[in-house]
Amino acid sequence: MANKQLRRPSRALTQILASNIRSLRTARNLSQEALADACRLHRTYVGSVERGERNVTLSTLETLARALRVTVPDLLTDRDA
Amino acid sequence: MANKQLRRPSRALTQILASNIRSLRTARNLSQEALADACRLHRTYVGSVERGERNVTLSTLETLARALRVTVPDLLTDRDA
DNA sequence: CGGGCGCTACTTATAGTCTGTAGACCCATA
DNA sequence: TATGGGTCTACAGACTATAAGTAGCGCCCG
Repeated sequence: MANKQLRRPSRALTQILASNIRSLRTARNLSQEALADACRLHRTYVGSVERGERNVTLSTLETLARALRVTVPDLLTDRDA
Repeated sequence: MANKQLRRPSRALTQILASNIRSLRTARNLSQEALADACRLHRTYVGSVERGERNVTLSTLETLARALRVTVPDLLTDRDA
């Protein structure tokens, strides 16, 4: 088992998260920086999450959900489907 | 404000995750080790997740959800409510 | 000019791996 | 009484891979 596989979430899932965050944020007229402050995260970090580049942890999901006033499952649910 | 707060998910959320995983796993007659193998995670690690001790990442949520044949939002949704 | 965002590079904190010990519980055979 | 073998789980460290978090540059656009 030399297989030290890199674990990444599927593109589908990160994209759902990314677009949900972005649409909820803009719907609340927040800049990335304002959202970052509300979460006590860094602006470049939320930017990268919105670009779907991150494998976030549960705690980050929770703080983002709280700042956007939705639940964690909401944040991960595709609204188109 | 030297407030370098430790980031942990809320107890409520980890408990929901923990009990969902445990009940789904036992409903499928899997041991922790069998579930871990199915996810390519370590047995001690899924044990600690089931005890609500972990701040899992999105990729881990996804592999667990896949192995248990539910969606990620399902895994994080309280079924009592 | 100034606000907002993409992106790179970087350090620090922690998610996740792995080995090992121990206890609870089940069945046997005696 | 046991005792031995099997399965399952909790827990303790120590290690490795990667998420969290920061600084700084460039671009766009009003």
